[in-house]
Amino acid sequence: MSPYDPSAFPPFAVTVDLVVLTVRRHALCALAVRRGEEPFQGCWALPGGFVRADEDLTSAAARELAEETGLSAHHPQEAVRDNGAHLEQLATYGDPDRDPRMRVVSVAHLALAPDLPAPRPGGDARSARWAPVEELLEGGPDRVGAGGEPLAFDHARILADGVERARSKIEYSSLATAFCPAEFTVGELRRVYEAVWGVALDPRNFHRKVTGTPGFLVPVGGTTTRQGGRPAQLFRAGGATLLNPPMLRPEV
Amino acid sequence: MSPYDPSAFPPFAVTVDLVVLTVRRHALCALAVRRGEEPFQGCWALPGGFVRADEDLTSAAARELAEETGLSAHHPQEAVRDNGAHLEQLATYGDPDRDPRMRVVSVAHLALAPDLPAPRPGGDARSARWAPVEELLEGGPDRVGAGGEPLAFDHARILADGVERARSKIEYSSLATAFCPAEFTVGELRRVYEAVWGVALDPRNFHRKVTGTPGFLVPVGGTTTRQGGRPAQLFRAGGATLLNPPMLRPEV
DNA sequence: GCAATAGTGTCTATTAGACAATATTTC
DNA sequence: GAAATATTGTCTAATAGACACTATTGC
Repeated sequence: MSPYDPSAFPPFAVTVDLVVLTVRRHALCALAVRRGEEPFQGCWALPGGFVRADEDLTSAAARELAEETGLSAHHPQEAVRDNGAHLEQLATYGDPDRDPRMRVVSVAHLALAPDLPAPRPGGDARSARWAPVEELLEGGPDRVGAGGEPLAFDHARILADGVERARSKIEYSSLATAFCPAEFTVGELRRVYEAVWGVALDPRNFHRKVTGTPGFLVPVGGTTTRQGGRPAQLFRAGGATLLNPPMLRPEV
Repeated sequence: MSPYDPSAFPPFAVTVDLVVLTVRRHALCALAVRRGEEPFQGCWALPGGFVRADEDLTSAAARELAEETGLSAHHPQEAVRDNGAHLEQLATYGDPDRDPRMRVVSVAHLALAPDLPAPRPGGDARSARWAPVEELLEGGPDRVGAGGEPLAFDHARILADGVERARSKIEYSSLATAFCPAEFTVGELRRVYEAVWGVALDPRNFHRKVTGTPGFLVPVGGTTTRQGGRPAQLFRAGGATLLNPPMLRPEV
């Protein structure tokens, strides 16, 4: 076979699957939908669907994200920061037997969103929920866990890859702000880091670090809000996308 | 359309394209092949080909790599370090019009290899060459440059993404050793960093840094070799894949 | 000898992390 | 006042980067 003969190629289906992460009640949570059909009927899975014939991959991912959450997505290049989520390509999964019905290649995407109202079911009436990632991943892809059944297909692995991407990327980028509302305090940002990494951080050193990193945070007028104690200044995300120096995840 | 109806999906072709990087004569080079057919007949392109019906994506990339270079690939997990190259998935490119003939989704992979003998043409007699990446990327994807024509399809963008991945990944991983033969000196490793980053590094600080990072380098017996001056110790890559602390790319 | 590369030591400015102390709110 | 959070300041050990110096080869 000539390597680019367009008339002789195996047929593939191409889908996008979404790892949508948010921080709720001090825990890193992912969006899961219940499958209405075989295979894996009744199991929880990542949201996703087929890429349409004239749609690019990012658009397909953004469309699925909007269908599941109502969020509009924006690419990292754009400085937009409305109620949109961060969206980036994660990785592609294409083992021949990952879907029992046919050859499906899935281009997984990672979305980071601020805490949202209750998820709304997709148009096809599947139910959806936010679940802590440890609950969805309990014991690895092949465990018989206490928290329910494993995710459908290879979605546990995809979710694990997405979580690891988020954990490492907030070290050297300003991506943690994607988990916050448009205006937020240093303490709220710190609680994001603590939830995503699962560690406790020193509030004083954290404050000095983030406010001292140029381009990370921009003070929003003179302002305060409450969370319990003394009012805190409000910030929004600055223009910097790469943090230098990076935030360091504490040793294990 | 039900989101997982296997009987109604648009047909896609899935390919793998390869960014194969090496360091030759103190320059970061990529493998390019000349296309024998339309479209882009006679243009240079990245090596690649269709994924077969029962082949997973990594296997397809490893097969293409072997066909083009004779290298066997190993996954990062495996500790193998024969004459194999490092191989990892890079990203997936699927714009509807990236191939004028049909809908093609390409799962690009990044391979890092030590300096090799002259590239051998693939079985279909295409010619192949190592070219400095600046030459292949001159002026961006849409330049009319001095060094020839742009790469076919969206391969300039794929190559640029692969180069950036390599440049950033050698900061915090031991991946730079994938550009070296099985046994190498600190000076050879430093010249790899200098070529990939395009900067000059202080040999004394570099030596202290790499030999002081646990798990990065393992001295191979008592040995030396020559490169010009005083003989140097030989090392092989240690088990560590993540470097802590990282190598820091000098400021711009 | 000279040129070249390898390797070690030293100094300084910066920084991460520990933690004291103060400020401003709610109860 | 007590409790909670925010914010600033101080101290110390570790580190990056600059650079002097010595070692060992080929010519």
